[in-house]
Amino acid sequence: MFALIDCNNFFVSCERVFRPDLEHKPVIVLSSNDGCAIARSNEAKRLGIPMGAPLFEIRHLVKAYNVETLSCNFELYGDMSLRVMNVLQQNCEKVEVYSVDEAFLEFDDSINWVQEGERLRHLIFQYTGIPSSIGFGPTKTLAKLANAQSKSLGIACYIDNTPNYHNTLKAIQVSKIWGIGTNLNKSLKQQGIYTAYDLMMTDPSWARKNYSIVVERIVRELSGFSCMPLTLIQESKKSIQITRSFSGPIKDKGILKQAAARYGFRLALKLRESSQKTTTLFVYGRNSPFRGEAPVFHQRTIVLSEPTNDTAVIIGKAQLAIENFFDENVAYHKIGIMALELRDATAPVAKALFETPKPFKKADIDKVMDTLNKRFGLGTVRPLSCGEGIEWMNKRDHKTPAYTTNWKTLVQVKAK
DNA sequence: TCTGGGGTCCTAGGACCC
DNA sequence: TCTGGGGTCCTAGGACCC
Repeated sequence: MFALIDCNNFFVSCERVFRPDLEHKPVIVLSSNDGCAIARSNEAKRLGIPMGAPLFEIRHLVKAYNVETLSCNFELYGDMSLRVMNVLQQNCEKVEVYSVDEAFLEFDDSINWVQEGERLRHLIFQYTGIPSSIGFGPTKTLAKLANAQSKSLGIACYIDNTPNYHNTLKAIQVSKIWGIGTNLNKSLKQQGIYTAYDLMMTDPSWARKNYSIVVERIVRELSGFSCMPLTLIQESKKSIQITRSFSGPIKDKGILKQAAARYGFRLALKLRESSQKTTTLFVYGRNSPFRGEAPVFHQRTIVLSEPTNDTAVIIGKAQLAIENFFDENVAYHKIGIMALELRDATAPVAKALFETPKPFKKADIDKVMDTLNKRFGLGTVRPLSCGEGIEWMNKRDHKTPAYTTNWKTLVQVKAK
């Protein structure tokens, strides 16, 4: 039996752990630049604030109902996520961490899995303060659907493939199924497939022929035949990227290069944190898709002579790419750096044939920098090219402190 | 005025091999 | 008139997820 455990309104719940005053109030967490609502409390959902709504479009609701708006604090959410997953891993044998706020579990049919799931849910709340929901099913797809039911009913739910449950599937829109997005939904509707039940009743080979193996799997999973096993071992990442929109249009090459340095700095750090190196960088810059300008997408792919996670190398290449594609007539709205072709940092590599040996070991600089930044906060020591100015940077007017990961902003408790 | 960031997987088609 | 068959690898683009 599979289960999907999912934290409720995760980002909002993380904030509430440290701000109990936000309980029972409409709260939204905003995306970078305080742009869109990316998490909503139930109260905010009830006000009709849709997922991803731009803040300027919902200002009237925010004002009228006194909605608490918070800038995103991914440092906090990442740390809370680790804590939640730790609770699961310490109390359940088979856990697949699926996303920042979700995990698939697998239970032996011989045990009382409803009871066990409830116990885990309770433990998560006890140890982290985060509320969650759980759904069970004989396949991951059905467990996902059961979880959605659980969210709306507030109790553990389970869906199997007995005829009794056909009515449940008949009440579920095909777009609510895991793996059916906007395009497939539209296309399936044209074929007269509106509900999860309709899709379950189609012929898997028809699904394969007309769509893909992905849809075929969904069809089979809906009818109770498991096609997606639990992945217990987390594979290392295949790509890592840092991309950000600016708080306004940028036409200054110097600023773009400064941004590239900052993103490169973070990218190299991420690579080192995951013990990986990259051999291919992809750097791009684009204008805003919302200002009626013709779309511009400038890009450069840089193949490195040997795998690296060296800050200086990555920043250098990223800035070179900017230098190469920069066009003074373009109002850049976003740039991004992606590391592709990742490999294990400890794997032996042949030295590049035409590269001159480096005079000293730069890796040591990164090591010292990482140690200092870990102790005193990210950015305490950073390359000069990252600059000081923050005027071009992303807007975050309502950011909450990193309560759990920064000594300077630890939560304060007063004892009477 | 103001519209996120970070990932994965699959497929079709082209280029190439013997 | 009639011109093979069976592969692999790579890439761009599309679709999806949270």
